[in-house]
Amino acid sequence: MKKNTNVDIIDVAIKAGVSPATVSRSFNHPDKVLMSTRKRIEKAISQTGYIRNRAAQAIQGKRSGTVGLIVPTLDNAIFSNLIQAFSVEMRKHGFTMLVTTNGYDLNDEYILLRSLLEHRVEGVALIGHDHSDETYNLLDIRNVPVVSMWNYKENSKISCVGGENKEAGAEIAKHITELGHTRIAVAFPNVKENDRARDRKIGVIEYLNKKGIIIPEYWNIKTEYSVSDARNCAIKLLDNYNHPTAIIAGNDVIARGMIYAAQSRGLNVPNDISITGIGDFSSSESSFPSITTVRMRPNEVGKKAASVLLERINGDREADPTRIRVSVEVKARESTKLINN
Amino acid sequence: MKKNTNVDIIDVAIKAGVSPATVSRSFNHPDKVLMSTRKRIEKAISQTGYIRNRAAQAIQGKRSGTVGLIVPTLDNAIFSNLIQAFSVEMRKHGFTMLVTTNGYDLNDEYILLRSLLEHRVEGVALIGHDHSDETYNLLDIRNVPVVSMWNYKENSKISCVGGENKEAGAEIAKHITELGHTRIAVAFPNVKENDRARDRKIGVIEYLNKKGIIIPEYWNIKTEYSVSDARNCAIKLLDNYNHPTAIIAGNDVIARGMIYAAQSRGLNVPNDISITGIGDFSSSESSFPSITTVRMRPNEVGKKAASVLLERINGDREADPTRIRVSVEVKARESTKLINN
DNA sequence: AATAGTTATGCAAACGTTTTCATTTAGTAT
DNA sequence: ATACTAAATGAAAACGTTTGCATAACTATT
Repeated sequence: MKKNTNVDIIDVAIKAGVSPATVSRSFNHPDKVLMSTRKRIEKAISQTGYIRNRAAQAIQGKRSGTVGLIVPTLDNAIFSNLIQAFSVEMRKHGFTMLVTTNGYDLNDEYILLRSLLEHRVEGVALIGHDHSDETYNLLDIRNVPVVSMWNYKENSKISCVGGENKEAGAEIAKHITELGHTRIAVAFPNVKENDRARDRKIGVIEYLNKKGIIIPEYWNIKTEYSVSDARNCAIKLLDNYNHPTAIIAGNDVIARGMIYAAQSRGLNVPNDISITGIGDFSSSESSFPSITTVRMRPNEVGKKAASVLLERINGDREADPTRIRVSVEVKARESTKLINN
Repeated sequence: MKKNTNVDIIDVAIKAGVSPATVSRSFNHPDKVLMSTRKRIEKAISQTGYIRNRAAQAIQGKRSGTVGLIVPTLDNAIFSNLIQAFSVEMRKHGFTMLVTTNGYDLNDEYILLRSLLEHRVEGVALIGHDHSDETYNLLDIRNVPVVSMWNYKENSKISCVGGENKEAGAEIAKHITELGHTRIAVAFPNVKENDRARDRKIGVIEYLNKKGIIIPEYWNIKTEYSVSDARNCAIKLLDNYNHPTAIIAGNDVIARGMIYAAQSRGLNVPNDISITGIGDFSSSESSFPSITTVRMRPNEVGKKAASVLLERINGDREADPTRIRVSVEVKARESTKLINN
């Protein structure tokens, strides 16, 4: 077959017996084209196999039909619910997503943002509020519609949708102390360039301090966002004869790995040790034991972030940032219980 | 600040004291521009804040700097390793990825493909070989560089990189029977429009039949690709007094859910029941018990698929499909053991 | 010193749309 | 029938690049 791809709007116009302008209008302002004409055009389109050229549309400077998304990684469960929800919602409104990953590196993020702008995305979604000055500056100068997902911040420079991660940390710490635990370890990733983790950790630590609980340095675990690394870290912790009665993990993936570690050492979770996550990822409810965690409502965040971005794409870009706070809520499940003494 | 975004290649050219053609060349054929001129141009670029317009480049019909990816879902672990590896590799070569999800719906996939082509992606990556005739047809007519990931097929219409899923199924069935199991349940998702699952299941069933083992209908479980649904299905199965000694699950996510179900019913995996997955997702090795599964090497597949696609983008599109078979291999871990009698 | 190559750059014509403005056609009120 | 309005369409000028061809400035060759 191998027909050439060169059919353009003019060919369609000729075939339909109208001008190119009318074909264009039938895509972009169908209400301005007579129904009968539209039908003829559609027929011509399918006869010729025409596929419109968005690049030629984008060059007009108005619409490209794309939005950009920059996330730290696609490689684990952290963002998958969120991205899926965001993506579905954007697509409903005719946008295609340019997705890039920065590996938690903010310089890289700036490069990625530039490349998204080269493609003239109509808007950009980012994770959290830790971004380089260059990034913020570029967004500002070019007046890019933008939304930050996953962390609410009262005085954020840009629009955001998310839960308050500090509150999430405090809430889960509250839950654990209310269960009577005082010998508590915390397990977080590197919080540099990661405001979500940082805020959570601060929330936890501050709350515990307020209650007179100080985390000794050897119970302050640093781990990657991966089941395997979390498990290894927890093994080290548990093999110490003097282990805590509870571990507060920075997210559900870490909690999961630590539960596996406990189980592999013959400990019962929660009877021997309570372990909590943050985030409430989709499998946390169904695992065994199910994980006590903090709901961050990734689906809701993704969907609402899409709406916020769409508003800013379609409307008043000059408006003050829109900030939507999604409530966080401890989900007490099987992985925690009252301390036994 | 709010400077306007209107700086174009001509402004840069003027500032650098050269023609627009030279600026363009300094991007696309830097070797054709004198080093000193290039320096001046770079200076002009950073002074003006110019960001090149890929849409205007794409309109020339040559390069858009994008590739499209269509996956069933982003929502769980199945494809995350794969996509991450693919994405990193494409980016190394200067491509940005347009990502879309079809929710395992092949009609939807066709629509998505059209929209990717509207954006004039230079190549497309798909999952597996189940695609509608329309999809195959469109790829053919427009001569789109394309690669299919995740399932090797000897006579595939399009280039592919992946393991043989049927072999994977047979291998894991072999492993289970060699451990002495005969009372075996299988748990697979809907295999319609999903050749990976279908091939795996066929591999399992055929192997078992060859060994004289027939799966009764009530041990032929249909489940979604989710931990929670798998768990529910397994609970139903196990609550039946007459339960199997082994479950072969369609992938690691399903296996995971089923292990949780067993554990929640007080069964020990593998002492009371063996459970296997397929895929070897990143957390399967670290979970407790670690999952006996079949390595499908998602990172390798993603990376190689990117290479194949790049070749086809840069070179001879007319060549026969390139097919790369990635070896599959049973990873025996803690979730299976010899049957005890 | 004249000629043929090379290399760096400029000129100007595409690329495939969208949109403003003008024109035609149809419809309505007088 | 006439004038006026509204709706549908067309003509043509953008939009911001890339690239083939032409030119100019050097280098090397004889």
